[in-house]
Amino acid sequence: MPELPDVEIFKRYLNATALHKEIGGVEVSAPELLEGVSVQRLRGRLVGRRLTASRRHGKHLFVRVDGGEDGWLRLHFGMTGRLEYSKDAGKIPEHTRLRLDFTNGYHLAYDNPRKLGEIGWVKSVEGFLAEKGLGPDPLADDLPLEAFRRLLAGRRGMVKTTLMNQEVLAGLGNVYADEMLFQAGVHPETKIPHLENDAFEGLYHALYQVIEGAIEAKADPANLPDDWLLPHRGEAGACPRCGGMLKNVDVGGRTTWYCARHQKRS
DNA sequence: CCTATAGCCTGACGGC
DNA sequence: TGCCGTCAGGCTATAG
Repeated sequence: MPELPDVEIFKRYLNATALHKEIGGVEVSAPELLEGVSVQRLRGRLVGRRLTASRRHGKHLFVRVDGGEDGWLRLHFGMTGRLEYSKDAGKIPEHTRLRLDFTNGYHLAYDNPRKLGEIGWVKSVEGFLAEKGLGPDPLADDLPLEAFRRLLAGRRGMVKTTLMNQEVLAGLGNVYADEMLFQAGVHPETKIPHLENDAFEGLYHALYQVIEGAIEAKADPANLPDDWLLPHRGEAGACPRCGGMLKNVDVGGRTTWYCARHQKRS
């Protein structure tokens, strides 16, 4: 699930619930998700400390931990990760892989049934981004149209694959890449060099339309406008904009939905 | 640089 | 009901 808008919602949720509370205990029930940090070290960094701030870059959430050796807890949600803050022990999700127990009796659970995700510890967010070679984040970074154009310029691959490449642009996943292409009227298999000049502008506007709209809808598909593609994905029904038949095709190994009538290959 | 493929994990769903 | 294949909003390693 979690792409940029989803992780942004997780971030706001965490900010509204779990900040500035003392951590009394840490439970790691899936140590295989730890990346570059041991259970002991993670516990040592967290217990007795507080979460004080958060940052998001692409699909990564960084949570600031102050006191002792300062650093950031890094969470990546894979396909099925999410956060849950609760007091009632019965509300702790079944597949919680990391749990912070606050001294106020509440718990912050990192739930992730499929275990495709990562829990890490970084001293510097910038250092991590550089090490991973992540591209700019359309919200966290300043990304004017010309900069967006430069990101794609010189690439030869398919537009959808390129937009999902986290080293080009951080944050888009399968669903919102489809949505963006749908709204821009661009066929997902269009090669970057074949894009018309004004297509870059259309993609740029669609990018912000989609991520801002999705965040406004709390990244909940049920809240999205009916004229978006997302509520119709998988139905193989009619395009809500032009009435064309929705089709699906495999692009870069991912199921891709698009409208065959108004997203013409060029 | 680009593409295709397989693999990592687990749960939900549909067909038989 | 049970079994089995397929699929899933992510990412990496590998080979060509």
